[in-house]
Amino acid sequence: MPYATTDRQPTQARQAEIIAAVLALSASQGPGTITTQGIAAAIGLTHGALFKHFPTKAALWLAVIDWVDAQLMARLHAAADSCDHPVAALRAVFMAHTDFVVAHPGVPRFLFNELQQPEDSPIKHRVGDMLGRYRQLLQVLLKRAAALGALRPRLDLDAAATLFIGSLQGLVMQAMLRGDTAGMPSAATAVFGLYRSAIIVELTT
Amino acid sequence: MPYATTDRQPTQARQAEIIAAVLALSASQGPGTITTQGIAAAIGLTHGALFKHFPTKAALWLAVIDWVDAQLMARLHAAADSCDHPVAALRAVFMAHTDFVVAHPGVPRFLFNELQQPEDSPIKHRVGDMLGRYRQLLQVLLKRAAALGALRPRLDLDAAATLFIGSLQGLVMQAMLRGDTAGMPSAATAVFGLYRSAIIVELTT
DNA sequence: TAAACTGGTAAGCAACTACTTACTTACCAC
DNA sequence: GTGGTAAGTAAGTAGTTGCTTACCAGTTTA
Repeated sequence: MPYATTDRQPTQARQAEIIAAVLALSASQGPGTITTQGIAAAIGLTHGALFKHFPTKAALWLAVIDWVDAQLMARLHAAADSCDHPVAALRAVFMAHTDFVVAHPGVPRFLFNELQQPEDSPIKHRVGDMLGRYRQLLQVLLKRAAALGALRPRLDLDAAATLFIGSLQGLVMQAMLRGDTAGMPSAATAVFGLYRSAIIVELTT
Repeated sequence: MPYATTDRQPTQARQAEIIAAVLALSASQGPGTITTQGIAAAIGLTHGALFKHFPTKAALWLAVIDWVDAQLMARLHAAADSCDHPVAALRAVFMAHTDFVVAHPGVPRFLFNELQQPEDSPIKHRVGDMLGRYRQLLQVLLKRAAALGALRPRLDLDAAATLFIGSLQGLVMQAMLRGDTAGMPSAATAVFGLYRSAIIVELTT
């Protein structure tokens, strides 16, 4: 159901529409199989008109990454800032990430696809950059928790960040296999509970 | 090879060679960008000769999955059987998986690529099947550990399996970002240590 | 020894790809 | 109104894709 905006739209609005169409197509077909003609058809536009708004397909791909970067990181930082205790903040970030994937199922597919390219393309570099800033956010929260004495002594913070992102990936992969993201939030709650057990110091109750 | 080269091989040997070439190409370029012509060139064969051994590209892709399935699952089961204590067996499986990825870096790229396709292709089904058997193996080990009283009470075994596979995925993704799998085993050791903390019951030492 | 089979080559096909071109139309400042 | 420009169309380009065809040589089999 491509909403046919038969209207003539300013470039900025069209660019946003095109980016949204790419992510929508990423959810319903492999991102590697998306064609410029398919994108144009999805928004009821001519193939040639696409190139009035993006010079090349690569430029469009980069714009998609930029949109994801801005949106996702904003939500993660907002989640982190919404909790005083760093361990609660970690949980909030975990769930915010989950919610974002549920709302935009095409995003992880798109990112995975770009990470797979072994060449050092600018797109892959951009994705790696975003992941680096993600790890940085986690490190800050982990260090703050360690300062409170909430974490196990001699906890490997690098490994803790890897496990955090890896658990999310595991959840995403399960959702991709099942074909829908319906059960993701509840599964995420259980998995974060386990993650929490891995990093915090136990209180003998 | 302008001369009459007698590198004429029986189909079975060629099939194995072709499968190996696909996985090698998966490591050095995106699996989605692999072409039948590229495969033929990689093993010094004509494009048309490929189709003497596989009727279609899809059939070849399926054969690659079958090879991965047989190889990986055999190693995981061997690792699981090499340890008496189930928690030690889990560690052995974790490291065996890591070693397999280091030995065959194209494999995770290939599998991810197939999982991304949202259509219910037979290939995706095959991958999902393998992952199901993987989870089953983990469940057996986890239940055995629980029977020994080695695990936390009321541990969510489903979440524990998800976290196990997810941690491996996180390690793989990091290696894909860096472009090589050199540091994977040591990182895997650290991450499994964290995972172990998440599931076992603590001994107050 | 002839026939059949098997694994190989070289060339080509139809379909599809990203992108371009030549031209048309809506919009907006003056 | 009018003219410059931004956004749209329709048709085409060159290159690539998976796969096929026609032909050939060595080995096995009847």
